[in-house]
Amino acid sequence: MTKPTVHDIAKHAGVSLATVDRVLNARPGVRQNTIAKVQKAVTQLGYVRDTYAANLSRRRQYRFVFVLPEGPSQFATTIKSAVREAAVSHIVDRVSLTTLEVPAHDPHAIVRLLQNLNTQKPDGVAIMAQETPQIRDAIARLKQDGTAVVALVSDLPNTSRDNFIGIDNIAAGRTAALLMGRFLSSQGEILIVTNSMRSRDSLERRLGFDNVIASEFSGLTALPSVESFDDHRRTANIIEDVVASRPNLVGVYSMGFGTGPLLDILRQSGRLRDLTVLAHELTPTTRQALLRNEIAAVIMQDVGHLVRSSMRILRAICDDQPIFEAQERIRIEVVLRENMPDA
Amino acid sequence: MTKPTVHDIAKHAGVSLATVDRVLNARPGVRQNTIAKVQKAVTQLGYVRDTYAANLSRRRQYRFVFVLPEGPSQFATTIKSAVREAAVSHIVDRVSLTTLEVPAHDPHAIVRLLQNLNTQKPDGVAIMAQETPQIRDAIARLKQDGTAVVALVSDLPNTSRDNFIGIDNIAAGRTAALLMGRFLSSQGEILIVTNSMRSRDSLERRLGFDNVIASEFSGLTALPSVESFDDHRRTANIIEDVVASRPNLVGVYSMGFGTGPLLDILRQSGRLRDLTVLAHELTPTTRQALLRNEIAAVIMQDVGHLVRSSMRILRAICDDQPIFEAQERIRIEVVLRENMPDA
DNA sequence: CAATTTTTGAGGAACGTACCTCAAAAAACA
DNA sequence: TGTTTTTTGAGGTACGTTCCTCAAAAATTG
Repeated sequence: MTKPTVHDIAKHAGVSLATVDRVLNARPGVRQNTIAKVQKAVTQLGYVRDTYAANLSRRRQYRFVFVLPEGPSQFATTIKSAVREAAVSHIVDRVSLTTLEVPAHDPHAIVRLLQNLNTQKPDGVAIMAQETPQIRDAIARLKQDGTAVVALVSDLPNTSRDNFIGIDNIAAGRTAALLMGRFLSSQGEILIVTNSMRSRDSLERRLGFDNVIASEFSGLTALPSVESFDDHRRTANIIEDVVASRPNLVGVYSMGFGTGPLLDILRQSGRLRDLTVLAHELTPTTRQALLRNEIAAVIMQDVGHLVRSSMRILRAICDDQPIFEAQERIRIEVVLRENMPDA
Repeated sequence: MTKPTVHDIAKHAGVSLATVDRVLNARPGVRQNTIAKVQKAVTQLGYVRDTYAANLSRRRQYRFVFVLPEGPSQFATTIKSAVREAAVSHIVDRVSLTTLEVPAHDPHAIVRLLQNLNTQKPDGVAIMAQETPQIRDAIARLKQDGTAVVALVSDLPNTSRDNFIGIDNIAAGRTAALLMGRFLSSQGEILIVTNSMRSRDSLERRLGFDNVIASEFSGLTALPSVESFDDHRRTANIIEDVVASRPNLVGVYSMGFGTGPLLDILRQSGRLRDLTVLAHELTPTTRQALLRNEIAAVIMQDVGHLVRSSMRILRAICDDQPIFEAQERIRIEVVLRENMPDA
């Protein structure tokens, strides 16, 4: 009734421990026939390798690197601190974590950095970046060197990344639209703001949002996206214009970073109280705004979960073990003032 | 730079391995002085015990028992299957799980069962039950025998349970009210249905709900709770009465189990489409209803997380190790048609 | 001071796995 | 057939910890 060990399968298969070991670790010099015998014993006894004992024996250390956008974005900061937290508390066993920050909009810098990474051969890399041809190449090279690669937050679907860890942004946009539509019984226009529509996340969110608004809330009109490009002054002007010229504005959807400045502008316009505002990601700013009823809801992904998931998935890829999907699925969370997780 | 081991602290403290071991495992026969020396070395080197190696050495096996209400409740069924799933996939290491089902409303049966448990001395028990004096006693006895005890889903605050794993139900009620208020711009009455107000969860949810409705949505009136007591016929009559006699009914809040029958009744009354319905827990029924736009939103807790958390927390208690709160906090999740996790 | 008790050290075996070496057995070749 | 090559077995050491024994050293007692 106790869990079978390598000794048990050796006995059961009628071979020596050394042979079992050779088969289990795919070492050469074993006849097909014997391999089959061992594998049969493994399945018959339901043997599962004790990875902790194995890692103990081979002194395994997983070296993982998180590549994150540098700069003052509150969301990225949250991720960085989650990585730090994961690094000190040893929730995930035998991993050493490094964080590297790269200029968000300089694909060459990212590539250079990934090249450097290549030389130190980490076991796994989690990358949060926009997809460009250069990045595709760099990831391909990492993979060739046997490094596990996962895309974080933003998927890199046309690369050889092993996995994507984040939410379905089309569904997130649809969720925002559904909330917006249900909160606003009246007719009117919706302002949509993001940092840049060149980012895949914003595109997908917009897609999902429009889809639901168009098909279910005919009274509402989603205005063209306003892109801030991190330029507050310029953005302020545009938004002030929109607010002034559109008396029928009833909602605002902030799809990307920069909800703080946006709220400032709206506050100054004096219209904030009459608008239903939805934003992404729970940050100190959006948290405050929720508490003040300035934002109706925030759509978020649990950043701690994101990071822990990355680590577990990277490790699973390294050991090529199965991923426990149910545990790793990142949820699209809807946060209202009353179900806000504490900081 | 590599992680210190017992050997390192032995060397650093100038004592033998045996002494270090005695100190670390609180075995007797060591002078205060030497204990201090070892502890100093531990903190200086930042030693953390490798629990996997330790468990390997002492062949530790954690035997945990889940005590769950028997019967056809969809929510309890979901938990049971989550436990089963956790038991087969060895996400949490070295634990063997057993599930015991007890009649939900027979405190004596639960107590008898817990007594029996006592004799086999499991390492930890997770209990989902209502608090009664008998249960208080039974839990006290378990604790006395050194068993770790956590309350699942429903807290047992006046017992000696080590921990509660579930959501804050007052906050859940408040969240429901906030959603209801925002979805309903009109005035009207809200029907509130639950299985039994004797359950602490329902009481707390109602409390939170009323609180927010009263203070923020003066146009809305929450009607007295209708208790179904698992008696569909009787409940159908009451609800039909309410629906017929209250033309101003605009919303329904299903606080506990039995959303399926409730929806049937409302469907038959022909009023379902005009009502904003909120319910708890994502089950096949509520999932269907969300897809059909019959339910506006579901408030849920991630059952898989609940179970995995229980296991991790029970283990942490057994080893008296710290609990990583950020990972274990159960979220109050708001699920709309568009952000529904797949089954 | 010796006798007793307490504390400490040295060493080994074990947990389940990995990985190494060397020799023996079996299979394939000539 | 003998020779070469491939496959297998036996045994050991290690990982970091626990837990055991036995003897030696130190502290405490009379």
